[in-house]
Amino acid sequence: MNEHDEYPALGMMLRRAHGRAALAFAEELEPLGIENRLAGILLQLGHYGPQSQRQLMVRVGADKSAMVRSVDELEARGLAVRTPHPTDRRAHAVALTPAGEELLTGILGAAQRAEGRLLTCLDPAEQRQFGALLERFALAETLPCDLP
Amino acid sequence: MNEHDEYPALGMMLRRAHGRAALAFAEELEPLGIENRLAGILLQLGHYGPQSQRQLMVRVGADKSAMVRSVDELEARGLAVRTPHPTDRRAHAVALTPAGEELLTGILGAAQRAEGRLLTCLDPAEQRQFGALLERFALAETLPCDLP
DNA sequence: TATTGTTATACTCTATAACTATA
DNA sequence: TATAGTTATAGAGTATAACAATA
Repeated sequence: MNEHDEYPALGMMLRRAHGRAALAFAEELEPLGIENRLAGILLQLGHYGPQSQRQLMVRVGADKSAMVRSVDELEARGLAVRTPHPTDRRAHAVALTPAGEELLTGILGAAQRAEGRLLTCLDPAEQRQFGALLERFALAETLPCDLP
Repeated sequence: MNEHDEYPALGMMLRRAHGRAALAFAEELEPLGIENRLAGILLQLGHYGPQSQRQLMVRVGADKSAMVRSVDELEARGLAVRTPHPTDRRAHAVALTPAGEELLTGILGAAQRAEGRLLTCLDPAEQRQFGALLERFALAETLPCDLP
């Protein structure tokens, strides 16, 4: 047993890091009655505006059928609507409803609180470094699509 | 909308980063016929030696019943065995078999190749920074147990 | 022919609770 | 009383393929 040797740990650390973050977000979102998965979609809609399910799917990293169910749920809760896509009649433009916009402000606050809690283990300079390196790492494979 | 503003992205980036890493590891492990979940346990057994299912569970971040099933699978494949725990008759000491030891060397190689591929987007100094910050972030909540 | 979205299905993971045997 | 492990079960998430409408 090599108690103090290095060993491959990148995958495990990412797994733990993601689990820790998912838990913190879920805790902050819980009073709002919304789950991480749907909140992530609302954040994308708020940031990039109305967009097709395919765009949402790529940005969020889900697959087609999962996105169908998620948008179904958002519609059922009155948080988003499928409107006709302006240029492609196959596609929908998913858009926030007023209720969705309102909830989004709460989600933004919850997300910032969660990030704040998660990052207290790093000082401000380290937080910026970590965020920058993580983003480059996460997006290293170029997105399979023409998205910003 | 706010195309170039910052928005809460830590959770999504961790999700994508983990997904990207899990895929790379799975690809490297595929020729060995072993999945990420079981390979992670074998790595722990190789690094820390025989240990109880509870210790494995905490280190890997799974729960009790999931660990039972994973150890069942490792035993069924002849890669690990449950032996009597030296000091606690309730517990098992899970240990690698010779076949498990042999597979482990392959897993170590596969894991290093996966890490190498994943980290090419960062230069060597950044790789060290990222690894160090990620480890602090991932382990920020103190482990619920007396583990190294 | 390829793409967007939908539906159905199955599989994996996770979470939970009840149970045993030991501590 | 609490802990290590087991079992069973239900739920969430994910992956897959077949299909319709449109490009």
